[in-house]
Order: sequence, then structure tokens, then C-alpha cells
Amino acid sequence: MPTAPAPKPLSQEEQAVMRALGRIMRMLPRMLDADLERDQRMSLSEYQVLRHLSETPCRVMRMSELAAAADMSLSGMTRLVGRLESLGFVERIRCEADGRGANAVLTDAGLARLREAWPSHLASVRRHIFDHLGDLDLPRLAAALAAMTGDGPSACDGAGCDE
Amino acid sequence: MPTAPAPKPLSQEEQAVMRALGRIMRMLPRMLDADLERDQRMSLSEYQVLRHLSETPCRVMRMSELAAAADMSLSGMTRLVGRLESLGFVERIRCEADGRGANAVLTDAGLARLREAWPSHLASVRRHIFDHLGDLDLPRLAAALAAMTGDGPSACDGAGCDE
DNA sequence: GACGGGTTCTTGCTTCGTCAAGCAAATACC
DNA sequence: GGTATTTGCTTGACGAAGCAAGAACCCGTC
Repeated sequence: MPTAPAPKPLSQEEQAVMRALGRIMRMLPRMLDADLERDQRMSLSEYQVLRHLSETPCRVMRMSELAAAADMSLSGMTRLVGRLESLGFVERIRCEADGRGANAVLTDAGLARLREAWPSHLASVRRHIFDHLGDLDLPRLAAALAAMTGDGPSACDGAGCDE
Repeated sequence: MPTAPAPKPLSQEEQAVMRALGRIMRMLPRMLDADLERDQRMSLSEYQVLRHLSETPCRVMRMSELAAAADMSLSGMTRLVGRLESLGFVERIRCEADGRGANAVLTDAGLARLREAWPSHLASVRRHIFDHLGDLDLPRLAAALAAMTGDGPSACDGAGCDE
């Protein structure tokens, strides 16, 4: 719809939400990333990849899975895994069943690195996020946030899902 | 704290919040930006600069103000305003009172462009965000979100503040 | 008046991530 | 089997944004 017919403007309350959301979108990633970079010499995206791999049965994931899990393009993931590979944290091995596919495997060094970075990142998350949230109704907040990205209110609530 | 002493891990509920928050951080900006790019051939950051300028008394802001308002580095803003200037939407004029300073001024063309893009962006915001939020308690949500970026719960709630 | 220290912005370089194009393996169809 | 299409990943070219260093300027002191 190139020239939409002017939907109704945001209410005061909606504007407040947008203002806060804007800051979240722009600053939270940078704050978490900066902490990790400063304390652990690791970028947030690198950390996420290691984490995703570590949470998988055999510490293996296809490149495409990894890209989807990290909400990144495949080419972006190629480069990111390339960096991690050159650091020795990940190995890329061709998929036996499908010669086109590549599996990213978390190495022991990679797992060690993740375990090393984990407390620092956790502290950062607590400091920036949960410390300010008080006694808020977290499930309700999570549902509201999840709704915004199209994830239905359900997804995987109760039990252990993949992350 | 390079090697923090293992703070307590996230609870199930906290993990759910983080998961949702992660997706918000990574996807919301991209979705809003993609919509604006597709429908209006304008990036979200360009839009924000035009909006900030339009909400100011004389459609003028110092570069540094603008950078702070957009949570961007000054150098990033220099380049962004450079682009907008070359499009004719902004003019950069040296500050009379302070020869170092530069004022970014929104041109008539820039204001027109903003007004043109506005409905589309508003629709995008409604579609991606508020349409999924149902009858949620918006002030409470806004407060929770604002808390995460260090903005105290107060800031400027009631009356007309600068944005 | 000019010197030094602190602003304010700009510029050079680097990094990250995207898109578009390419290559190779797999699959579908004849 | 042999050709055509699709899929999975990588590569090339590029844009956006950051940092660090530079340039232009203000201001207080001598």
C-alpha cells in the first residue's frame, strides 16, 4: 500500500510504548554486545551461535538452521561461522547425507569459550534487564513481546523446547 | 568483571522474556525498516531524523542533539544527514552563535516527504505491533520497557515532551 | 594577542551484515 | 541415463555505522 489512507494516529499510551520500544531496539543489543565485547572480547552474535550449537544434542547444526535461529541471512551466517572457525571454536564439515549441506560443529574449545563467557553475559542481562523489572508479571510481558514478532502467544510455553 | 562469580541462571520465565526480547531486538527494526524501504524508499533511520526535526519548534537541531535523539554516533549522524541533504530534505547551516556547530534544518521538501511517508509507517507500526497487543495494559508495558534501558519510570509521562 | 585545553563536527579506515550472483549437489522429469 | 530445475552454501560488491584521528572553533589565562 504505497499511499495508505491515513490510519488513526497513535494514542498517548501507544506513543509511550513506541518510545520505549524504540530505545529497546536501538540500545539493548548494543549494550549487551558492548559488555560482552569489553569483558569477553566476543560479539553478541558470536555468543549466540556458540549458545545455539551448545544447546543441540551433538553440538551440530546446519548452516541454514543456525541462520534461522539467529534471525540472520545465510550469507551473514557463513561469514560469522567463518570467523568462529578461524578462532577454532567451530568446525565446518560437509554433510554426509547431502553433499551441498554444511554442518557447523561446536569444538571443545568453543564450548569452553562459551562457558567462560556465560557468567559475564548472564550478569549483563541481569544488570540491564531483569534488575529493572521488579516484580513484574513476566509471563505476561513475555507474551506481549512475543506477540509483536508474530510468534503466536503459544509457541512453546511450558516444557523444554529447543532453547 | 572479567570472571564474574556465576550469578544465578535465568528462570524459565526469564528465559521466555529473553527469547521474546531477542526476537524483538533483531527483527522489529528490520521489519519496520523493510516496510518503509519497500513502500516509501526510505530507511527507518532517515525517517526518524525527519521526524525528530519536524517535532522541534523551528525544524532545527544541532547534529549532536540529533545523534543523541537517535541513539547514534555523531559520525553516523554526519553521514545520515549528508544523505538527507543530498536528497534535499535537510539543510546544514553553520551555527551563528558557535562556529563549530552545525544545525540541521528540515526543508519544506523534507517535511512534505515525512508527511508522505507517515501513514505508511504508522500502518506498519500498527500492523507489526499494536494489532497483536490486544487489550494489554499499555502504560504498564511502556514502563517495563522503559525501565530496561535505564530510563526511570518517570521521564516525561503526562504532557508534551520533545517527541 | 596568542596559547592551551576543551568542544563540535567531519573524515579515514575497519567491521559487520545484506543482496545478488555463482557453484555444486540433489531432485524431477523425459 | 541425461537434461532442467531447485536447494544449500559461498563469494563479490556494497552500504551503514562505529572508532580514532583530524580540523575548526570557543574560551579562559597570560
